Amino acid sequence: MLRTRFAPSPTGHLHVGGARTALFCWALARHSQGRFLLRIEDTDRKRSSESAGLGFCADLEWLGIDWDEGPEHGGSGGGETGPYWQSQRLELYGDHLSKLVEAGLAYPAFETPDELQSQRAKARAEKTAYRYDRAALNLDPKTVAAWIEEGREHVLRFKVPSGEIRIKDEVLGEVVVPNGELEDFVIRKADGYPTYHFAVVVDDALMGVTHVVRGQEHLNNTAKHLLLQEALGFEHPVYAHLSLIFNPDGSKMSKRDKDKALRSVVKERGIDTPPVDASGQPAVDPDQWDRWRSSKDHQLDLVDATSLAEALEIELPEIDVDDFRRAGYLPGVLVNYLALLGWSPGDDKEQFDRDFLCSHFSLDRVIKSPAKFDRAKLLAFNLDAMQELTPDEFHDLLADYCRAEHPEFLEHMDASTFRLFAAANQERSKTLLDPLQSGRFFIDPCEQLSWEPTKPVRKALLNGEPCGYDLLAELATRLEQVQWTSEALEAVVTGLAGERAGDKIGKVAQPLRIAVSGGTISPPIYDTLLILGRDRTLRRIALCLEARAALTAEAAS
RNA sequence: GACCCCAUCGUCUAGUCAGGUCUAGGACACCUGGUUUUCAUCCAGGCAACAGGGGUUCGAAUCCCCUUGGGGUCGCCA
Repeated sequence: MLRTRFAPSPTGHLHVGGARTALFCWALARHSQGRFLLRIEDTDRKRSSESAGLGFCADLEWLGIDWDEGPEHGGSGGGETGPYWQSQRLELYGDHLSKLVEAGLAYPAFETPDELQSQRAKARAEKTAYRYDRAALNLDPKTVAAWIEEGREHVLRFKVPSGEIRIKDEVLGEVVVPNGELEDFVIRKADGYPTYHFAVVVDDALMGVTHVVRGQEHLNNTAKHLLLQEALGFEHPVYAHLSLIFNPDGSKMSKRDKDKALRSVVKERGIDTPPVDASGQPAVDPDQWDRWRSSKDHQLDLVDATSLAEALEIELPEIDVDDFRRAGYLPGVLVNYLALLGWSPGDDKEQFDRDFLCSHFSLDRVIKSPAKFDRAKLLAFNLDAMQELTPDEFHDLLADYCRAEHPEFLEHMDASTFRLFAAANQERSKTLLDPLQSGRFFIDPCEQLSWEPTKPVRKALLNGEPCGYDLLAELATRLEQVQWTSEALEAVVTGLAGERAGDKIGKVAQPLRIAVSGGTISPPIYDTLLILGRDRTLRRIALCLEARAALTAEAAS
C-alpha cells in the first residue's frame, strides 16, 4: 500500500510552501487509496515547540487535510508506527546508530562547532569548497576510547562511501550527485539527538513510507538519505521533489519577508507616521504603528500589513496558512490555488474541490519549474467561491469567522440583524473580512460618526439644487412615519427622487448613504437602513445635518 | 566559489515525455466599452509569450549542445 507523509519541523507557522507539500502528499495518498501520515520533526530542541506542532495540526485541519496516522488531533491521527513526535523516538534512533557504529559505518568526531566554523571560514576565504577532513577517523582508537571515557562532547559522523549517487525522482527524472560532493555528515548531535538526515531515514523506513514528496531544497539531501538507507539495509522509497514557491519579486519565500519588505520601504522613504490609504484613513492604527516602529521583533498582523502595503503601493511577499484564515479566505480556495502551483489537471479546468484533486492527482503532472505566489488570482478564486455559496452557507461561515476574529459584530447585532448583514454583503465580498472592514459603521456608536469632506462626499451633499443636505432633511421627515420595510423605504426614496431630483435615485440614495455610514461605501441602501433600524438611521441623519455648517465651511476654505 | 535544479503572455499554466492538428489555448492581472443608487460585482472586447544562439529533421515551443538568466544546497536547522 502506498504511504506518504508530511514531516514538518514545528517552528513558527505552517507556511504556504509547506502546505502545498502536505497537500500533494495527501492527494497522492488519497488518489491511491493509500495512507497519509503526519510526523513532527522536533529534533531541534532549541527551536521546536509543542505548541507550534499543535498549530501545524490545526492549520492542516483547517485546510481539510486529514491524516491517517500521526499526532491525535480532531478526527485525525493515531496509528501503529508511532510515536509521531521524533523527540519521543530517541531509543529507536539509538538502536540504529549503534548498528552503524558497530559495523564501522559511523564514527565519533570531537571537533567543536567553533573549530568547524573557523575551518569553514578558512575554506571560504581560499574560495574552495569545505568538506570535513575526516581528522577524527584517523585518531588512535585508544585516544578515542579515552576521550569518550572522560565524557568529551562529540558527534557521530557517517562514513560516506565513494562513488556517484543516482537519485531517481518522479518529478525531475534522474539526478546524479558526483563522487566527492558529500562529506562525512553528522548523524547524531552532541546532545544525543539524531540529525534530520538520520531521523528522517529511520522513521520513513520504520513507518513504511513508500513515497517521499518534499520541497526541492531537499534534493541534495536525498543523496545522503540514499546512502544511509543502504547502510541500514532499508529499501529506498520513491522520491518526488517539488519546485519551490517564490515571492512575486522572485526571491524565496521566508517567514519574515512581509515585515522585512515593509520595514525597508518605510526606512527607505523616511516615513515616520502611518501613511493614509485611498479613503484618507491611516493605513495602520497609530498605536500599532508605534509598537511596530519601536521594536523589530514586533511584526504587524496581516490586516495592518496588507493595508500598509496598499498605502505604500508595494506588494507583500509570502504568507502563512493562518494569515489567510485570518484574512477571511476560504480553506477550499487556498487548497485549490495551492494545488495549481505546480500541478494542473491537464485541461482548462482551474477551479475544483478537494475530491476532484484527489481523484485526478498524479505525480507525472507535477511541473518542474518554480512558481510565484499570485495573491490577485487567489483573491479572484475566493470571490468566485463566495458567490457560489448558498446564503445560509455564507451566513454560517461569516458567523464562524466573526466568532473567531471579530466577535464585536455578533455582540452588536441580534441574530436576525446579523442575517440581514450577511445577506446584504455576500455578493460584494471577496473575503469574509471584507464586509467587516467596510461595515464597521454598522456597529460604531452613532456619535462616533464623522463626515470627512472628501470630494465624493462634498459632491453628494453640497452640489445640485436641491443639494444632498436639503434632500436629507426632507428624507428625515418622511422616514419617521414610514414602515421599516425594504418596500416602504424604497417607496420613500424613489418618491422623493421623483419629486425633487428628476427621478435620479442616486441623488437621494447617496446623501442618505453618507449620512448613515459616514462614507460613500455601503451595501445597497435599503439593506443598509434595514440593518441599522429606524432609530439609528434617523439619529445619524440628524447628526449629519447638525454637521452641515461645519462641513460647508470646511469645504469652502 | 563548488555541486545541483529550472526556463511558454506581467503571473499561474495547457501544449514538451510519443516533433506536424500551435497563425501557441485557458485563467488571473491590465486596458477599452457597457450594466449598476455607492463600493464590489456582472457582461462584451482587447493587449500580451515559446530567453538567445547553434544543431538534428521535409518539419522544432516540443529532441541535442552552448550561452544567458533565475533558483537551491554547501549547519551539531529541518
